[in-house]
Amino acid sequence: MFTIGQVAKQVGLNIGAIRFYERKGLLEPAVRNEQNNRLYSEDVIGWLEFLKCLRETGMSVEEVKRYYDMVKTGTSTLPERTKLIEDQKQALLDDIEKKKAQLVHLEHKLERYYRGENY
Amino acid sequence: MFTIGQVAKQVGLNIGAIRFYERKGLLEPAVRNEQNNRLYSEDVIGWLEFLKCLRETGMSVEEVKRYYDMVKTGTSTLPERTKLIEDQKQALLDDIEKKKAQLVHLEHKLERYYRGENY
DNA sequence: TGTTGACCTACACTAAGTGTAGCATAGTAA
DNA sequence: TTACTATGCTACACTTAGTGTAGGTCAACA
Repeated sequence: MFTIGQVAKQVGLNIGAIRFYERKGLLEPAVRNEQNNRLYSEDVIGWLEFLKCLRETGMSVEEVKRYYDMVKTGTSTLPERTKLIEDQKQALLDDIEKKKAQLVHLEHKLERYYRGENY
Repeated sequence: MFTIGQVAKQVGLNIGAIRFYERKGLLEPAVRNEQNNRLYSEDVIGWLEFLKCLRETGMSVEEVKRYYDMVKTGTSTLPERTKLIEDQKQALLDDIEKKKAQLVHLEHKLERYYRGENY
């Protein structure tokens, strides 16, 4: 079992963010030790890593909670979960395309700057 | 000259966001007509489009303001502005790479779901 | 005449955390 | 033993980048 500090370091999340996710129901209330400190298993670390990935792909905390609730419900939600991840994948693909277009925009601006233009 | 509604529509920004940017100093206080309504020139629309691009590449409002202040200062700031845009370009490239990695992560998850696995 | 529609200001609210104050406790160092 | 440091706890304030709402003005149209 790991302390919240160890988990935060390993997953790359702020301690406060982990507590925040717990409050929001994206994480079961952690088991506590004698000193009331939260303790986490490997499983939770795995979930936190995926949760972090989902968040970074632009999924809202609320959507992640929906997903998490479905996971807890069991295999009956597999089709719906699959759909959710597929949609997120599409959103991510769209986002990547958009960023590439913005990259072109920045490069245009840089070319003008390299030619000494002021705008 | 265009009204705030026309500008918002053309640039793809919320009216409130435009007023917010003005308050934050990313836009000169707009010229007003008799009815105290804001009026914008083509120039402002051009700047708003680039500002929107910068924001979407992940530049903070504060950084955009720094950039805008430099533009107003004149050509003496060209090197610093170039640097700022170059850094932003690099940040964007990094972001795109990160998103691609997350895409792989989502695809792995989907493959498992397609095989009927629950996690 | 009245009722849209677009604009105005000021203020409240939101999301997703981050930071801080004030406290407890455990382990180490003198 | 005492003191200090590290890590954890809760509760609450603050931040960013807006969005939404209330209450008001004004011009144009039926």
